[in-house]
Amino acid sequence: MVKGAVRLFIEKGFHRTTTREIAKESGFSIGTLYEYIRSKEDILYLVCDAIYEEVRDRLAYHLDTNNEGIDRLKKAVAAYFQVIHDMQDEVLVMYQEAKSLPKEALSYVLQKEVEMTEMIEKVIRDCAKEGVINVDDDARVKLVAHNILVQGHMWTFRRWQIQKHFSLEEYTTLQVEQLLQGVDHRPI
Amino acid sequence: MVKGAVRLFIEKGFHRTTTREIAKESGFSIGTLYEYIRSKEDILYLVCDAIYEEVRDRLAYHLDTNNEGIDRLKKAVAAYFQVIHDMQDEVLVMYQEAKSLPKEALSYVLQKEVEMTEMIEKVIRDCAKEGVINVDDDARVKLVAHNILVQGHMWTFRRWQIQKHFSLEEYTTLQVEQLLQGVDHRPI
Amino acid sequence: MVKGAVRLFIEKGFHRTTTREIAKESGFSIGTLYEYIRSKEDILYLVCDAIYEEVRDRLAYHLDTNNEGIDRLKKAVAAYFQVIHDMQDEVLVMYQEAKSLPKEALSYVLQKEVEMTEMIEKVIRDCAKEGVINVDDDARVKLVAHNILVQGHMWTFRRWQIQKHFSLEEYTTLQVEQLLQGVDHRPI
Amino acid sequence: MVKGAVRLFIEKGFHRTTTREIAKESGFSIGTLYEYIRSKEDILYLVCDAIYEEVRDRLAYHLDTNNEGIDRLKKAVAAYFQVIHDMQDEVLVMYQEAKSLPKEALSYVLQKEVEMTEMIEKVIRDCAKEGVINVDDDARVKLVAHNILVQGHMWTFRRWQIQKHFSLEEYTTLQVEQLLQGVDHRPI
DNA sequence: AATGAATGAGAGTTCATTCAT
DNA sequence: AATGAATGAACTCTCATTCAT
Repeated sequence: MVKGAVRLFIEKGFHRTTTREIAKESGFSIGTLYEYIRSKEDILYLVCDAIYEEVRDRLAYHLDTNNEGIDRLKKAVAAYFQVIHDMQDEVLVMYQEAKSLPKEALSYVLQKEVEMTEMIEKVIRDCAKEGVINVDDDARVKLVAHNILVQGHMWTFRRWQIQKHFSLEEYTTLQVEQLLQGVDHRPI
Repeated sequence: MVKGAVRLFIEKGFHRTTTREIAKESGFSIGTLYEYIRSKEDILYLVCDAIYEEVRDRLAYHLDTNNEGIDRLKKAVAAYFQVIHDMQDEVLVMYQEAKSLPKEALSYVLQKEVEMTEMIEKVIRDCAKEGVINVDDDARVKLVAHNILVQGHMWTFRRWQIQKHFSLEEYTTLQVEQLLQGVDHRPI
Repeated sequence: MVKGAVRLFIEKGFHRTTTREIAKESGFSIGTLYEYIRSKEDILYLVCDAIYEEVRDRLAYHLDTNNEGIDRLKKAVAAYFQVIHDMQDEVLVMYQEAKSLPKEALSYVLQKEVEMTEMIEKVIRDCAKEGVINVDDDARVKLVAHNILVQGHMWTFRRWQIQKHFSLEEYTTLQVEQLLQGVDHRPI
Repeated sequence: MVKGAVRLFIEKGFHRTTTREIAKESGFSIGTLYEYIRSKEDILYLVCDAIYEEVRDRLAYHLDTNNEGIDRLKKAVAAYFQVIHDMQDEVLVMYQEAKSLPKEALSYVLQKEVEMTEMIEKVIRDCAKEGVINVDDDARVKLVAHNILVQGHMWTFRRWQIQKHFSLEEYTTLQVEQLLQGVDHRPI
C-alpha cells in the first residue's frame, strides 16, 4: 500500500491524490483500505515513516563498514548522499508533504530526523575522538551535522539547478572539500 | 490580499485554506476576490512572487552598503540570514507550497531563485576579484552560493531544531567560520 | 443593444451569455445596460420582440405587392420562406429561447405569432374569396396557415438536414406543390 | 434518474434545474448522482436519448401491424401523432433543450432524428412500391417525411394554439387529407 | 475479511444585480 | 447619465468516509 501511495504522491502530491486512487493502485478496495487506516493522513504518516525507515536503514548499513581516519567522515557523507540520490523522489515527497501530517504524527516523524542527525553527529564525534578532526564544541558538531544532512536534501529539492551543473560524484567531492577546508582565503 | 493570504497559508497551508477565507481575511467578498484573480492558484503565484520580490529587494538593499575585503562576504551572509529571519514564515510558506503552482508559474518563480543565487555568486566573485578569497572555478562559486542560500532556508525549515540550539548571531558566526575555514582537521 | 444581444444569443444561447458580455458587445457599461432593462430576461424579451417585428414588417412588405389568383398564395409562401431564410439565425434564437421568457412576456410574444398566423390566414381567405381555391371551413384555413408557418421555421431548425438536400428555391417549389396538390395517389 | 430529470426539465427547463434537484427528485444524493454521470450535460444526453428511444420503439411497434394500401400511410401518421401526443412533454423538452448538448452528443441525438425520418420515408416508399401513391423522386419522399415529422412535433410545440382548435383525431384527419389531396384548387 | 454504493459537507467559481461615485 | 467595483447567493462537482451486504 505504501509503495502505491508513494508512487502517487510523487506524481501528484498528497492533496491531489484521492483515497480511491491509493486503494486502486494498492490493489484493493476503498473499503479494505479503511480497514488498515483511519484517515487519509494515516497514509501520509505510514509513507513518511517508511521512507525514513529505509533511508536510515540504508545509511546505517553503509556506516557499518569500518573506515578509519578522515575517511570515516568522507565515506559517511558519500554514502549518505548516495542513499538520498537513490531515493530522490521519496525524500522529496517527504520534504514537501510532511507538513500536512497531524501534529502528533509530525513530531514523531521529526524525531526520526533527529535520529538521523545523531547518526551523523556520531560519525563526526568518532573522528574527533580519533583526533583526525578538531571540533571544539557540541554546537559546532551539531551545525556540521545539520549542514551535511541538508546538503543531502538539497541534492533533491534543488535538483532542477544543482543536478544540471554537477554529477553526484562531483557534488560529493566538492561538498566534502568545502566541509573540511572551507573557502581558501587570506588569513584575516 | 496577498498579506491576508500569506497569513492564512502560514497558519494552515495552501490546500487547507479556502478562497472564502482568503477573501474574508483580505476584507472583501468572494466575488471581489475573483475580480482580481482567475483561480486559487493565481493567489499562490501572487504570494510567492511577492515574497521573492521582498526578499530580493531587502537583500539588494543590504548588499548595497560598500564593504571591502572579506567583510563583503561576511556582511552579505549576515544580511541574507537576517532577511530570511525577518521573513521566516513567508519563506517557509514559499518553500512548502511553491510545488502546487501550475507548471508555468513554477518556472517563473524558480527563475527568481536563480536570480537570488546569482546575487550571492556575484558577491563571491567580487571577493575573488579583490583577491581576498581564492575560488578557482565557476563550479565552486556556484556550489558555495547554493550552500549559503540553503543555509539561510534551513534557518526556517529546520527551526524546530536549529533555533533551539543557536541564536541567529551564533548561527551566522558559526556558518561563516565554517564557510571560510571548514572543519579544522589534520592535513591529509 | 438588441443587435449585440442577438449576435451573442446566436453564438452561445441565452443562458450561456452573460449580461457583461451583452453590455460590452453593445458598447456600454453594465451599469448603463441596467438603466435600460430591469433584468436579463428583459433583454430576451426585447430581442424576441425585435425579431418578430422585423419578420412581420418584411413579410407585410412583400404581401403588399398585388398578386392575383393562385399566385397570391404562391408568392406569399415564397416571400415568407425568403424572409425566414434571410433571418435564419434570429428565427432560430427565438424558437429556442422564447421558452425562457417570463410568463407574461411569453404570452405577449406568442400573440405576435398569432398575428403572423392571421396574416397567412388572410392570404388564404383572399384566395378563397377570389375562388381560386376552395377551403370549406375555418379549421382547414387555420391548419394550412400553421403548416405554412411551421414549414418556414423548419427551414431553419432542421437545416442540418433539409438544407443539405434542397436549395431554398427547390424547397419552396416542392412545398407549394405539396400544399396545393398533396401526394399524387390513387383515388380511394 | 432519467424519469426524475425529465419531470424537472419539463417543469423548469434544463438550465433552471439544478443537479441537486435532480438528485433529490431521483431519490438519491448528489454524490450518488455523480457516480452515474460525469457532468450535468450527461443527464441531458441520457434524457434525450431515452426519449428518442421510447418514441422510436413505440412507433416501431405501431408500424409493425400489417396495413395495406393507402391505409399503411394513414395509420402510420395516426400512430406517430398518437405517440407524440402521449409523450408531449418529453418531446417538447427534447425539442427545446437538445441545443444545450455538447457537440458530439448533439450529433448523436440528431442521428436518431435521421433514423426517425428514415422510418417514415420507408412507409412512403412501401406505399409507392405498392402503387397506391406516386412519388416520382427521392427529394419528394424526403420532404413529405420531414413534413409529417414536423407536423407531429407541431402538435406539441404549438399546442397553445393548435390544441385549442383541434382534437387529436381532427388534427390527424385533416393533416392526412391535406397530405394526400393538398388544398382543393382550380387547375392552373 | 472484503466490498463498493452511497453519502453530503464543502470546495472553487460564476454572474445577475446594485449603488456610491 | 454613465460607470464598474463590489456583492453573495447559487451553481456544479469532488472526495474522505461509512456501513449494509
